[in-house]
Amino acid sequence: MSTIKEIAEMAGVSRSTVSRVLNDSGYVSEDARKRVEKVIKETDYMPSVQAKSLRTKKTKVIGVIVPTIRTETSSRLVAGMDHVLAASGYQILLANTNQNREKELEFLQLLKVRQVDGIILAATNTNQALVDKLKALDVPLVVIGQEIDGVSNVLYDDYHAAKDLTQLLIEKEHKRIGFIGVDEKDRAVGYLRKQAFIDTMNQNTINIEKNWIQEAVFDIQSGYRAMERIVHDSNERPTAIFAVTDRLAIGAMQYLKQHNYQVPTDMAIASIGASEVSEHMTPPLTTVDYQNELAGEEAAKLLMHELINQESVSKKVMLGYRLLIRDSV
Amino acid sequence: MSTIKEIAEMAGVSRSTVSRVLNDSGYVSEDARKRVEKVIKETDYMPSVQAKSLRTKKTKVIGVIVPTIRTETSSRLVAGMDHVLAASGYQILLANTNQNREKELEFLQLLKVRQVDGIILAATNTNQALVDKLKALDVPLVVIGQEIDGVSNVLYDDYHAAKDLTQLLIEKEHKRIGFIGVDEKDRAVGYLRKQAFIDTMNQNTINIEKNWIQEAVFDIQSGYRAMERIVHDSNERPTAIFAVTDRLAIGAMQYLKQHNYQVPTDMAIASIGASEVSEHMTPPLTTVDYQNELAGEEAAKLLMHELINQESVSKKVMLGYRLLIRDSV
DNA sequence: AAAATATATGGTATCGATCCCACATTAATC
DNA sequence: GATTAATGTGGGATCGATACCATATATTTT
Repeated sequence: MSTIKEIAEMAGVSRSTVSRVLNDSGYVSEDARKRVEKVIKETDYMPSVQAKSLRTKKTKVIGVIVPTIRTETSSRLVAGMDHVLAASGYQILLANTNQNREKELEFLQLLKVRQVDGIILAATNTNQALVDKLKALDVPLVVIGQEIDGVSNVLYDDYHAAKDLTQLLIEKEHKRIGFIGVDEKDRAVGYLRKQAFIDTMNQNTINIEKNWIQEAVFDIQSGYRAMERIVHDSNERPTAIFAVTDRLAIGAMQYLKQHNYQVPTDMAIASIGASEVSEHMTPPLTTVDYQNELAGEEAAKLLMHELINQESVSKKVMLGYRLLIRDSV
Repeated sequence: MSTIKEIAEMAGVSRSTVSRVLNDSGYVSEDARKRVEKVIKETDYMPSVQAKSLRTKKTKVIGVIVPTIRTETSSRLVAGMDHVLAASGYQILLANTNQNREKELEFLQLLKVRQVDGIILAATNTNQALVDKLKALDVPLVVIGQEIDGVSNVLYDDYHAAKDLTQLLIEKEHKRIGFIGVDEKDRAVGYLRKQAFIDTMNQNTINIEKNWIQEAVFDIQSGYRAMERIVHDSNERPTAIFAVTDRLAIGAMQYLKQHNYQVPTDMAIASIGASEVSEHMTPPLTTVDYQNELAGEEAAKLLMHELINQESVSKKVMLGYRLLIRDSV
């Protein structure tokens, strides 16, 4: 791999001139430019990004922190970001926390040390340690999925989406509705969605049966077991289930089928996520499309905007959502 | 952010000594080491990775090129790699080609320029331009999913997996079997799986009906339409379908359900992929588990091995597979 | 006690770019 | 035609680390 010095010598100019050609900056005569470009083409020269970064403090790399890379939600998010970032010549340096909150902090530090030009964090919690770290970081930053004051956010409208979905079940004449949620430390998915469910039930003066409210973790098996508990833990059964993610709903449906409950006649089911297969289940699953890919794009756009304009006012983007009413309700 | 020079001054030693402490190299007195470590802790000093990389030519970054980040296959692969790489302090720089073959070449170049310590390529083809580029690259490299001479490979046993699956359908007394494949330019998924199907059919002297062999692309919709063509394009119907990926099978199943064919009584269906939902379909899908996560891990291990031992002999790892026989056949 | 070796430390060059300033030449303005 | 401004080019310093060599002292070996 050749260096700028060699290119300069071959083209009979100084390194400065080559640098000017490379960056299209300052004055360069047409003649010199052509000679330099010719040599660059002939030698397949590509400037060292390390040297460049050391000098300019820019890396053209964006750090992306996700709680997992296995799920559709995450991969769509990343795909959306990549779509926007690649267009501006940025690449993604991936950091996977495996749902480990400690690691969120570690990676924030690591990415900063790696001099990424910006960070996008798909957050799973809003605890104080995280908030403090984010504010101290001094790197352009966008957080997806959790509202944190003082930093830019791309937010899903968890509360209203969950409310609409609950309302839908109620409008379908359901009076006995179960709920499969997750840890409330996850404010968006755990707390807000549950709160919306509770509020909507209360506003419609519908009783909430405690045994029908179950907490699970983020996988299909866990949804299966939550459904099992709902069926076993009380004498009566609900006629509808609200699961906070598609995977939980899929697990729940699987349990129901195996135990000869008909969906939706014996039990209706609805969830949030709009996973690709939700449409291809039997029956197709009623769900909310959060358009994760769009969320990733929005986050990336926000970040690009901050990078270009150097501004550090934090912005909030509240994303829309679409109710996909299908045969499971 | 402070520099090594400042740390040296604060600790009353030279930059060289600080560097020795940081890298645990050469001779450092206990006394000096302690003073330096104290200052490092107090100032939260972290050495600039750019400067270090510029000097050492090492980045602790591995470039990963994938054809998409949306699918389960890819995200599992990446998850597996991350698992192994993170353990050795490497991070993943992601490059998504969006199924664009040109971009594979571009990204290989870009990653090299970015001085990644190694590259893992989840390849979708084996054309000459790619092979040439790979050989010219001079960066430790592992290719997943396609066999390319002279470079290290982690391979799925596409041929035998497809053979076993075809054989399974035959053993279930099927004599009329359709096939939904993809472009044969993808040697592994397109060509080998099809060839195994054809060979197995021939070996069992079962006639192959041309209209029942359809080519699709990698999504659910495409599987749906391929199934539609199979049903429409001839007077007779097959009694079983082999789809080369789960998503194609899911699409096919959806078509069958909508048109009141019972799976597996009217039409059996089997595929390759072992996607998470395959287990939760109605009926559960018979498929082959390639253990993509393991593949990612193997590829990363192979790469780590090359990096440590500096050796450049190319190795081949042929992965096992598991037939998951479920109710769809 | 001298020679050889191990331990400890610092200084300078270097990696490969960009930035800034000095200087030369050409063009524009009065 | 003199002054100012625009254009073009090169050289040295710099980013922040490591590599290598020189030198000083402590410890072993003969």
